[in-house]
Amino acid sequence: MADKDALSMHDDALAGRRASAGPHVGSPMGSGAGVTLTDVAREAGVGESTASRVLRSHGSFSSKTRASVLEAAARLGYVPNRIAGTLASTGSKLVGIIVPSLANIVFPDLLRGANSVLGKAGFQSVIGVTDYDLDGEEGLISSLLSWRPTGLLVAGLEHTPRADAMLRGAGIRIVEMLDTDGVGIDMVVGFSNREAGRVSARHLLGRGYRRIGYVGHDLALDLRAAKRFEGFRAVLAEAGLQVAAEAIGAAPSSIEAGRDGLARLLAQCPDLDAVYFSNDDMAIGGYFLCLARGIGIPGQLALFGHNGLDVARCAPQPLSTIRTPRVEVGETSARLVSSDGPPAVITLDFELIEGATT
Amino acid sequence: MADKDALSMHDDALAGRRASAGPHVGSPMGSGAGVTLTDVAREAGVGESTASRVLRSHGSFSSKTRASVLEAAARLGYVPNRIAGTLASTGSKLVGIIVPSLANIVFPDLLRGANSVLGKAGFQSVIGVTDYDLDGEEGLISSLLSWRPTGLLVAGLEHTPRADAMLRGAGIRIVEMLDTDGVGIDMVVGFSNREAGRVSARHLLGRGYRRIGYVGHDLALDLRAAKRFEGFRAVLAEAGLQVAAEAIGAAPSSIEAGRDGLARLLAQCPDLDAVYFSNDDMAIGGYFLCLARGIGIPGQLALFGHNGLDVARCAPQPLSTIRTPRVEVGETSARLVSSDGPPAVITLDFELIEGATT
DNA sequence: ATGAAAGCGCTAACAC
DNA sequence: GTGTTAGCGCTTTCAT
Repeated sequence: MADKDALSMHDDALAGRRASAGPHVGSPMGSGAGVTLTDVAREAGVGESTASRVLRSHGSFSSKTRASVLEAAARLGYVPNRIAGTLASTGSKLVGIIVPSLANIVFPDLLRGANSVLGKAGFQSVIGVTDYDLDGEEGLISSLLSWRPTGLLVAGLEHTPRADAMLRGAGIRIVEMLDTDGVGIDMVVGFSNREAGRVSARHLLGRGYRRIGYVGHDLALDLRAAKRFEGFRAVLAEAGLQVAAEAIGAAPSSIEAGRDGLARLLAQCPDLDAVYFSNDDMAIGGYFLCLARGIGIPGQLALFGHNGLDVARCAPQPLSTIRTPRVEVGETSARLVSSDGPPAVITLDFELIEGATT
Repeated sequence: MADKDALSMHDDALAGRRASAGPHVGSPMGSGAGVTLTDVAREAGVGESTASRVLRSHGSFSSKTRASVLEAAARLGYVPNRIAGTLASTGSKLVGIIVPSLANIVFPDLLRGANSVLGKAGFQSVIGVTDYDLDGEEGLISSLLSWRPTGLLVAGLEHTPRADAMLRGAGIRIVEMLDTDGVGIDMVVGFSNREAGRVSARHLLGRGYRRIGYVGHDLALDLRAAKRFEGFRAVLAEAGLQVAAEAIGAAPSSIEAGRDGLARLLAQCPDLDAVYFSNDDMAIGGYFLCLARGIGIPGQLALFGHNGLDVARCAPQPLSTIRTPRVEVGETSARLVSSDGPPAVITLDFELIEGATT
């Protein structure tokens, strides 16, 4: 890692850019920062608590005081200090959100749903990315908890024992997302990945496919993908079948991994009639391979994914897949942070999309 | 707001699920929460300040005290309260990140780069999503500032006057990302979108294309896409040309919008030889349309995008596009929050990818 | 090496 | 309707 911090002054070419920018004040006294409620109160000629009430529109005050406080605050460029506010009161208006990755659009979708609901309710999202590492998750949990969030949303049901203990002991609403195949801590919002795998298998069998392969990514890390595959195999087994061949990569899912995985799978077992992919990214990669090789879909080879991404829906042949309610899971989870009531499991439906690839 | 802590026991339906989960303790006394430094100090038989030093490995203390404090903290399940810590000291170890959207993978990429660097440096990311609304951005800025972050990363150079004033007055490091075409406030990390548009145009012209169309999305909101288009047209103009036809949608970019946009464009002007898209999502949509209609690429129609997404790189015919250093911008920006020194502009290179679609 | 004490900026009783 | 006061839990001089 080179010294990226060795930033020298901008060159002449930039001088112009900044002509209108005025002098940069680097000290923490720029303007608003440093102005406290006390300053505002003094400026407005009222007591601190009155100023506080006005600024939070809480309690009573004359419209006259209201005006002067607001005016003083504006004139001084007052920016409330929520750190102090939180310490003095309760509930930080901060919500922690932990996801395994940001590289797969599934999690930004989840975040988007959650953040949009949270924002409207006056919460700020503090995010943590585990990189599919449960120990990393443990660290993030403890770190996020130290900000005394109102609630914590975390993807998945599996945690280290210590993480589990911290979540249970936190005394705040915990929402585990995207998976209902297991035991939750407090609230659980998602769907059964195992069932999604089952549905996928039934669909393929229903269409008459029998020599079915699997292309997956690092199942040791992506537990939900593993559960889907498990459900998938279970249904095949019930039909007296098994997966004819599988190509499981060690990397996270990606289009490239799907393409390469299918290539390996076909090299190893050319006479498959269908392939189940660990998710849509992988499946799109497989689809691209077929396109490139002129493999007929679904005649020569059927493809089935999971998630229902836009790219899969818009392809020349829409991918057969399962649309998962990612945004909705985020939204629902966000709503739950300020709910009371006992622990519960909320199952959101996924939807089988019969595309053109099966 | 109801009492969130009033979590009563789970109902019967859940009893099974929770058999191994033990009783759920909902009060803020679950374990760690509620335990203060004072408790730890007392338990360890030392003063508060000593306990504080040990817990932060700062200052001096005997290894004996160290052991007992650590042990007490562990026994009590102590979770430090960073809210209090921040108030007492300075610098919140919080960094605000504001992006216009999470629906386009570009921004999760940016977040990913930033968050990964920030995490390693002990910072937490607090995110804000503007939905491409500058007024929304203004609100988010003020909201994020109230958490007294160490720095604020924000995508784009354009802000409302009030937002601009808040950023300037915040007294913290501000990093504006992904755009260098304009005047920055403090640090600017990105590249010139205008230049990217120019380079794109030169590439197309260099390949001999002359009847060039444009398919774009809501340029009024996506200012960087507008700047690219501006640079693109400028180069065409220098060559005595102009965009032969354009289809500009009112929605955010998406694969679907690109597909539909190209369809409209071709309906309106069938004899184009190349199309410039506002970004890769749009271009992939166009690519899919060509595939579906059997339009030969690049013979019949050439396609050019922007961003260098995975999906574009892995397509049967890799898309000709410009790879933008999104993750790197995030990483670099994150490094800057804890840097000192004068304002500067850091330009990260984008890269022309000569794919198979031109 | 360790403890006592004074806040950080705000909210929340509680008086007036 | 408004001001006074006592903390929230921690860090930080400053003594010792």
